[in-house]
Amino acid sequence: MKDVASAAGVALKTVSRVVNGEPGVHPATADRVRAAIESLGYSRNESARVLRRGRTATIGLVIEDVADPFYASLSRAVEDVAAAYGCLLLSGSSSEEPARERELVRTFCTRRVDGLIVVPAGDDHSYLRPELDAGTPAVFADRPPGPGVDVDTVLSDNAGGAALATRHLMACGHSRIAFLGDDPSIYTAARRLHGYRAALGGLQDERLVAMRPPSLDSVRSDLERMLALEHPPTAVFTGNGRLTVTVLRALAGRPMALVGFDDFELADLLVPGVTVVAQDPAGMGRTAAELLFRRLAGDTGPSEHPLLPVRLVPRGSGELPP
Amino acid sequence: MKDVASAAGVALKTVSRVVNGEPGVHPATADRVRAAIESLGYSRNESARVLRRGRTATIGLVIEDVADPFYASLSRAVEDVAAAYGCLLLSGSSSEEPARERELVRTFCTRRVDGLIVVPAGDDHSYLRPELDAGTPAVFADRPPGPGVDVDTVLSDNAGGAALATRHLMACGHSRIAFLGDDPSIYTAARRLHGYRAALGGLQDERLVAMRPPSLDSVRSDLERMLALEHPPTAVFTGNGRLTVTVLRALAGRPMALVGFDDFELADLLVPGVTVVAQDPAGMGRTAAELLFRRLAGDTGPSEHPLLPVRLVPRGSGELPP
DNA sequence: TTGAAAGCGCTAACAT
DNA sequence: ATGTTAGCGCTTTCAA
Repeated sequence: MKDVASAAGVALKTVSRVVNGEPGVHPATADRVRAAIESLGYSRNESARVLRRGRTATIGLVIEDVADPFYASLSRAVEDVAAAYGCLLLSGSSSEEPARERELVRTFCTRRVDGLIVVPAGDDHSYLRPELDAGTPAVFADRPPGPGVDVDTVLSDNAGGAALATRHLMACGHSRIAFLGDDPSIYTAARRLHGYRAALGGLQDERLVAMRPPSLDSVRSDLERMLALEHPPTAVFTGNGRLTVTVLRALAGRPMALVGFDDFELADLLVPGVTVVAQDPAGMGRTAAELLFRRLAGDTGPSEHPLLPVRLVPRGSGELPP
Repeated sequence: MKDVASAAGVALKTVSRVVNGEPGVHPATADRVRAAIESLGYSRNESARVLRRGRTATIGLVIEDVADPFYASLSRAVEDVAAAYGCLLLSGSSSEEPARERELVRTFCTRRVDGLIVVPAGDDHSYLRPELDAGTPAVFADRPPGPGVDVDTVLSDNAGGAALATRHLMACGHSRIAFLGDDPSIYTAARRLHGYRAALGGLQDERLVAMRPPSLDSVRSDLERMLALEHPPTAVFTGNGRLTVTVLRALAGRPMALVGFDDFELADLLVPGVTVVAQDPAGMGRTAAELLFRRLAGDTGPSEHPLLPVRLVPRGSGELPP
C-alpha cells in the first residue's frame, strides 16, 4: 500500500480511500491510484484490515459431518446466505464429538469470526458464555444448546413428524410398529422417540424399540429379535436417514411397511418407493443464517426458536397393509 | 494481552512466550501468567498474530457445490487432512461459474490463506499467476487448470473408466451403446466421451451421443429420440452421477442395460442394482490436501499429476443382455 | 530468564 | 480533496 501510494504520488490514506470506494477523491487522483494498484499487482491485506476494524466478514459453521447429505445441504444454504452478505464461511465437522465441537468453536473464536452457527454434538455449552458476552452471536441448528445458554435455535418438528409417521402407519392398519432410532442421548433421536410414543398412546411395547448408533449388524440383530417375538411388528419406523437405508439393506427384499425420518435421494426409485417424513435441511440452514445476520445487523430482541415443519411423503412403503 | 501482562506483573513478551509454549520461562512465572489468562478469560487474537507472522493456518477450498455428495466427500477428506496439520478450511461453492470461482480465489487470497485447493469451473487461470508467484501454492482437483498454469493436479482416470464401462457393455453383447454426458466444455465430460469413443473404435454412431447439462426433460427427449432410431441403443452409459439418476427416472421401470460413471448411495438397493464406474472422492480430497501440505512444508519439486484409478462395480444393470 | 522497542498493513480521527 | 498521526494485538529483534 505504501508502494502504491508513492507510485501514485499520494498519501497512504488516499490509497485506502480508493480501495474502499470512499467518497471525496478526485477522479483523476483515483485513476492514478488505480493504475498504480494495477501495475504493482497490489491486493489489500485482509488480516491487517480485520485487526484494525474488528470485523472479519467471516462466520463459523460447526456441523456433524459435511459428507452427510443433510448437513451438506444445510452448509450450502448457509454459504449462500453468507455470500449474499459478503461473508465467507469457515466450517468444520465435529464427528459427533463434543470435544471437537468445542475446539472448533474455540478456534473460530480466536479467529474472531463475526458469528457462529452450531449443530452441537455435546450438551454443555457454558464454554460459549465468554464469547456470547463478548458480543459474538451464535445460532444453534438441528439441536438445542445445553442448559443455561439461551440463544437463537432452529429446530425441525421432530416429535410432530414422528407422531405423524406413526399415526400414518396406524391408519394403514398397523398396531405393532417398531421404532429403530439412534442413541437417545442425541436430541433429535430422543424427540422422535417421544413423538412415536405419544402417537401410540399407552399401546407401545418396549420390545419394539431399539435405540443405538446404527450399523448393519446391530440393525439386523434388532430386527431379527423383534421379528421372532410372538407378535412381531408389521411395520417399522426409522429415526433417521442412515437408519432407513440400513434397515432397507437389512430387510434385503423382505417387504415390510416402512416409514423413515429424513428424505433421501432415490427414495422414489426404490420398489416400493420409501415413504418418509421429510425435513428441509436447506431451509434450516437458511433460517439459521438469516437469524444470525439479523443479530449481526444489531437485532437484540429476545432469542428466537423457530420450529420448522416437516411433511409426510407417501411413496408406497408406508402404505403397505399389515 | 497487555492486561494479562500487568495482572501477572510481567512484560508482554513473557505472556507471548507462555501462550506459544516457548522455552525459557521460569515455571513459577509461567504459572502466574496462566492464572492471569484464566481469570481474565484471555484468548489470543489470531488476526494480529497472522498480521505479524504471515501465516494464517487456513487453506481455501473452491468446489462446485458442497451439496453434491461427490464434493461433500472430497471436502470432508480435505478437512480431515487440514485438521491433522492444525489448519482450518475456508470453503466456497462456485456453482460451475468461472466468475464465482475467480472471486472466491481472490477473496481467499486477500485473506492470505496459506494454500488453495481448486476444483475449477473456468478454463483460464492466468489470474492465479500473481498468487502463485507470491508463494501461495495451489492444487487443482478433479479438473486441470487452464493452459499456462502448471501446478499439482489430481485427476481421476476419466477416459480409462469410460472405456472400461463401454467395453464391459460390449462384452455383454451390446454394440448399440448410447452415451449421455454433461456439457463437453466440462473437462471430465469430455474425457469420458473420449474414453467411450476409444473403446468403440470406429463403431460409434454420433446419433447415440448426447452431451448437455442434464434435466429430466432433456434426458427424456434425448432417450426418446435415440430409442426411435431404426437401430435403437440396447445399453446406456451415463457420464456422471446426476445423469445416471436422471436416466433412471426417465426410464422409470423400462429395463435397459446401464452403466453409470460415479457411484452413489443406494445403487445396490435398486432393482436391478446399478453397475457403476466408481471414483474415490475422499481419496481425491486426501491426495490433493497432502500434496498441498507437502508444498507448504517446502517441497519445490516439479508439479505432480497423480491419476487416481477408478473401478467397475457390477451390480446387475450393466450385465443385462441386449 | 526476562524485557523494551519496533513494526506487520491497515483504518479512524483529526488536521489541512 | 488530501495528508498526518496513532494504534489495532501480536511477534521479532535485540538488549539486559
